[in-house]
Amino acid sequence: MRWQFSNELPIYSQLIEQIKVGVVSGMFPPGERLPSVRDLATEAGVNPNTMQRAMTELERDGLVYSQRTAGRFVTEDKVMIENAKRDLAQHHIHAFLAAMFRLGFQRDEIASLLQQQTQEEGLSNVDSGM
Amino acid sequence: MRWQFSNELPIYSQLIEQIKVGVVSGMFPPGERLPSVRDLATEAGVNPNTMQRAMTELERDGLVYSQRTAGRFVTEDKVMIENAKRDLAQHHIHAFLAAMFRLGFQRDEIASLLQQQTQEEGLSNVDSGM
DNA sequence: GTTATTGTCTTAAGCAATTAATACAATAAC
DNA sequence: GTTATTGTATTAATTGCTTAAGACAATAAC
Repeated sequence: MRWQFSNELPIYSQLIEQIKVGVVSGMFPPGERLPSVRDLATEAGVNPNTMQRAMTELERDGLVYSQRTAGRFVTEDKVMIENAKRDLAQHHIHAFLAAMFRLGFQRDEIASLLQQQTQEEGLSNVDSGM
Repeated sequence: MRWQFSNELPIYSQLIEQIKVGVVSGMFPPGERLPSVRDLATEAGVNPNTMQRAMTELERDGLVYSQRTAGRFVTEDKVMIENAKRDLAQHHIHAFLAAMFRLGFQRDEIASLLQQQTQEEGLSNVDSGM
């Protein structure tokens, strides 16, 4: 997994985001065991507590669960994962449209801008950079 | 102007964002005089230094300029404003698409989701809430 | 020319959140 | 039963943001 952080948001919340994306995108399949908090922390280059904090919140959401000393696992509930994916998408869509409206764009302008961009972006569909 | 802040980002950077949107959306027309730093700060409910910090950065970008004691003004350079608007839009578009691709959506799925959403959102075009 | 307004700068203090260090608890593995 | 691994909890240090108070400089307004 490729970890990268900006300094615009707390690291722990960026961890939450990235792990969540990993789950809903299928990079971490349902039921799969995650590396230990310590290993993940080392891999991501953060303090174990920071990773732990992210995990705690993901657990609250139900996307992962921990088994005392056996480790931590992705939920097997595929519906929940689908819902999480849908919610994330909805959030992005809504925020995006709101931002564009605030800038003064109309619906049709947004659509045409998007079409241009998707065409350019089209070839590198898999690795979207960012 | 309606000021509102989340606790996800520093207030000063939210100020920058909101003022910038005010300029590129035409709420603050080119050449218009802005209220004084002290007044804006009072209006937004922040410390004058925080508002000053935002203004300093906006000035670096060139969107506003200050005239010693006469006050601070929106740039008259309409091209610059247009460019800023285009850049903001590009940024939102790129970030949005990248996020959706990361979630595992394909181009056509994104398009159809967006169309659904714009139809729902359509009626309240002006005040996009958020 | 005096005054009030405005932008600017400096210093410091307070506060909240994040990160770090370390210790503890439970249990799987052997 | 011992050990190593894991999740968890506690406490402390650090960091950055915000606010505060105040002074200075320039000039528009009168």
